Amino acid sequence: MSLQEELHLDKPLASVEHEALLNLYYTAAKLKKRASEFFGPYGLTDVQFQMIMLLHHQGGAKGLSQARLSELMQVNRANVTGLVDRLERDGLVRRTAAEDRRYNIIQLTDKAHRLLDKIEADYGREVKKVMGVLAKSELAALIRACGKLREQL
Amino acid sequence: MSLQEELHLDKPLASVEHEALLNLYYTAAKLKKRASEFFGPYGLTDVQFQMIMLLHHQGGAKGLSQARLSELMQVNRANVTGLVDRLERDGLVRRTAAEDRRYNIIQLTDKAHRLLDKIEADYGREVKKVMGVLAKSELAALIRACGKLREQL
DNA sequence: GGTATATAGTTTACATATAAACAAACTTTT
DNA sequence: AAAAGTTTGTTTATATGTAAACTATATACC
Repeated sequence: MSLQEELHLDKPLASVEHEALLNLYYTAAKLKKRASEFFGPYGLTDVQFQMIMLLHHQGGAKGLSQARLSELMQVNRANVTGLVDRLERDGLVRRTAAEDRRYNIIQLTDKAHRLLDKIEADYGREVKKVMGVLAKSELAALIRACGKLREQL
Repeated sequence: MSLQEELHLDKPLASVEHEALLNLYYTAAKLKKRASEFFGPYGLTDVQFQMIMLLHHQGGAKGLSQARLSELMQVNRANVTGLVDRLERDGLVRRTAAEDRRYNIIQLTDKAHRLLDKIEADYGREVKKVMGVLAKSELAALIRACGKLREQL
């Protein structure tokens, strides 16, 4: 369904370009809400899960610095401080000082590993269920288009 | 460029479906940041501009209720309260009581109309510049794909 | 060695987002 | 008409996001 129908807009959108932009926005927002519903029962937010995933798959046993997390999540350093604060409060990550004492090393706790084991397979199925309405060729086209857009931003 | 390269990920992503999902997220986030930079010099946030646009094009002279704005922006009613508060503080919208006294009628002020006149053409050009890296067929495919995704969420 | 510069993380102030509980006003049911 | 239910907007608590100013530490350069 078009956004115009979905939102019951009086007027059509100004251009195909604008329509595509708004489609990206609204769809990403709706996916994010679905993710919130999915992670809620596990006591996590979607962003917290993202950080845990990154620490597991990109950090391994060594962990990641907050600066690297900031880069991986494409968010402000200040934001990472708060995100790590809350995960630490909930006993899911540990902050330790690195040799270079400007850095914090962030590592997952056993509790986080156990939680991830419980969620990850289910998450993979959920992603395939949601994104599976698109054919492989459509998924590839979507990835290509998003890549092109990001490249010139 | 692929997300894996862009973020210098150690490992490839778990599935094409996951890759497509993350592409949507990261691209929408990056577009939002570009929008912030664009609107900053006008003293607006991207969300404030979106609300003003909706009030102008969908509300006309009559204005819109907060409930309708909530539906149009696909955000919580509580969030609309704050958004309208800040626009009202900045003299860009007016709250008036409707006949049905549960409703607030939100209308643009002259100041908002003047501001919109200054921004809108420039905004249209910016959107075409950014989204213009995609061919019309790619834009259409993107819109179709996003529509399909939203339909089953 | 000492100064300048860069980098990492934190703090503050603010905007945007949600859920849940609430009050006020309307509608439906009986 | 009274009770029950629905809708609208607000408040509160909390999470996530930014920019700017700050501290601490490390590196580069003279």
